Amino acid sequence: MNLFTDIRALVIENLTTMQDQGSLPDGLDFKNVAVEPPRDPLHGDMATNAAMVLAKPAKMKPRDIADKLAAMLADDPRVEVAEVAGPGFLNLRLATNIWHGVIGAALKDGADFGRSDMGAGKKVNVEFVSANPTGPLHIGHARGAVFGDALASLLDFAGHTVTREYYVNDGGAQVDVLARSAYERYREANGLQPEIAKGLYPGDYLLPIGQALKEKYGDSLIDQPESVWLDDLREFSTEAMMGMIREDLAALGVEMDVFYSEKSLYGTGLIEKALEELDAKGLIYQGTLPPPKGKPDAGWEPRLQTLFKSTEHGDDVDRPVKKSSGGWTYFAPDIAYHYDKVQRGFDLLIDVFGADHGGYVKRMKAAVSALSDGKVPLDVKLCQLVRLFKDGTPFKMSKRAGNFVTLREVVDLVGPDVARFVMLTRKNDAPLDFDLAKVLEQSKDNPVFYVQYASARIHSVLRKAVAAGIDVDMASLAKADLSLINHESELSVTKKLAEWPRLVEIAARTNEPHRVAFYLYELASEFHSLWNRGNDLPELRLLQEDNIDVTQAKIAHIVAVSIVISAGLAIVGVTPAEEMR
RNA sequence: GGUCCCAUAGCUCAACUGGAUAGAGCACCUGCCUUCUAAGCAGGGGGUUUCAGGUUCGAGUCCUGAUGGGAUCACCA
Repeated sequence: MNLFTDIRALVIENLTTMQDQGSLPDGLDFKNVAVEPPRDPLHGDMATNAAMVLAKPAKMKPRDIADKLAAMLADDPRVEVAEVAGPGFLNLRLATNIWHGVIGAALKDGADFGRSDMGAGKKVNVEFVSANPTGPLHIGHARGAVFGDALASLLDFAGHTVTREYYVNDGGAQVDVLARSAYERYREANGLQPEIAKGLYPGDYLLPIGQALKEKYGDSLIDQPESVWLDDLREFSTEAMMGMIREDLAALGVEMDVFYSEKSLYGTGLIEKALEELDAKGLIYQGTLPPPKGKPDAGWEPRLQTLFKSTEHGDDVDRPVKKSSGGWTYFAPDIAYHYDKVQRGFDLLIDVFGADHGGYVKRMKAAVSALSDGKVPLDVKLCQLVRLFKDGTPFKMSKRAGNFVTLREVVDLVGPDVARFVMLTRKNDAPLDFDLAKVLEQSKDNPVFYVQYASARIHSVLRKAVAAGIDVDMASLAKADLSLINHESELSVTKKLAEWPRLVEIAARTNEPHRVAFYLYELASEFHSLWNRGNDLPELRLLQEDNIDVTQAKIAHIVAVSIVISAGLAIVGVTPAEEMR
């Protein structure tokens, strides 16, 4: 149930009736009619802009439309008061039993409360992380991982069919470099001095690989030319790296549905096929690119290349798909990969990139647009970088990777729940400061704690209630007399609960899972506020030992809160706390 | 120089894809523990939403330009 869409439907219904009665002209577009919670609670529970939006096309005064509409809305039993305010807003105050219905719905639907069919089962592919298989994941990847995973969960909750996918860049030059780096560690394992030349990967995470290679090959590869061992070592170390990456992701609680190998695109004709597809649309040609504008042209020389006319689909310049040496550029298999996604029948593609790949967005969108004839949208979400701190000072060193902090280190330090929640305390396109000390702090400036504390308090009450012999099982709570929930402070919490289904849809429509984390903070705040009002007003305390009925109603109420917190945390990927330690 | 992202309270950030008097937290003041966890709550001060124009009933939000910060910039992935 989504109260806001229900009431919006009511508004539209009445507008249509007005048209039938001739008090509103026909042929109006109601698409911009919105029903929203007003910023200021004094304005009521909901507000609609219908009169203002329609005034101009209807050639009427907003006031006239609003007055009429208000009178009609007030006839509905759900609406207690409808009044015109400001320039033509229509403020609605809903009957109290509407809110009781929200509590009832939450209890009945449980974890599914707020689930939406907005997505109508559309197939969505969320590609995220997609880090090169040349080393462990770092903290920046962690953000992309959490963002992508939470977005996938969110879209699922909003009625989409979601595939979580990781594109493995195992086909380019960087995996050769990995193989060479591993070879040096292999030599080292055999008692030789490794020569980590410039350009090789220096991180000591390759030490175990060297050891494993020794166990596999003994000393048979020592002093052999690269041509002998390169293929084998590339295969071996890429697999080892992917194993490590999977473990890193698992530590964060991220599970991919598909690992899609770049290498698997070669030799299958898929790249050729994708480019033929573009060629058939007249988007492939031999040509030379103009020199970069304004940039000092140090070694610029014109080159004849195979180009994709990405400018036809919104890019700034056309992009090479083939090197002059004849091999594919990185872009070519990526085109094929996205072509494959389109072929697999996805209705929507989402790519989660680090902000340093921002320059890649336009050409990727151009490719998808061209390959799907504009039918499959690609939304690219960029995650800004993460800056690590400890007690306010920058935190840098890593034992294993040399110059970056690994995802694993952070997860080991703060735990997956904290790591995940913190990653969503900023919009994806805002930089994120991650303070390893502050995120573990148990105080209200730490949103992770604050939300968990609300959950823990609810469970604490449940334990006390059980100890007092009160039935708190769902069957008993379902029978509770919710009309006993009528204090302003209580209804304030309930109204926040009523926003949950709406928030899910907004967050899913904008592909912004951080909204869930912010909502949870607000809900927790409402709950803490109610809790503390019990200090002044004993009748607001949740356990009323002399009145079982009231107590059960109040417990039913906060269990509804707990249900929404759990549902929200499930999207974020965090386990709700039952007690704080 | 081109492109993309960003600019909101002293600080860190929200703001419902255009709504009413722009909201939280930190910090600063003032209150609240014989109480289901005070790890919290209530209240107060604090703003020309970087600047200049434009679009309209209405702009932090959309458009143009400027300024400042970040990312990126031909056969690297």
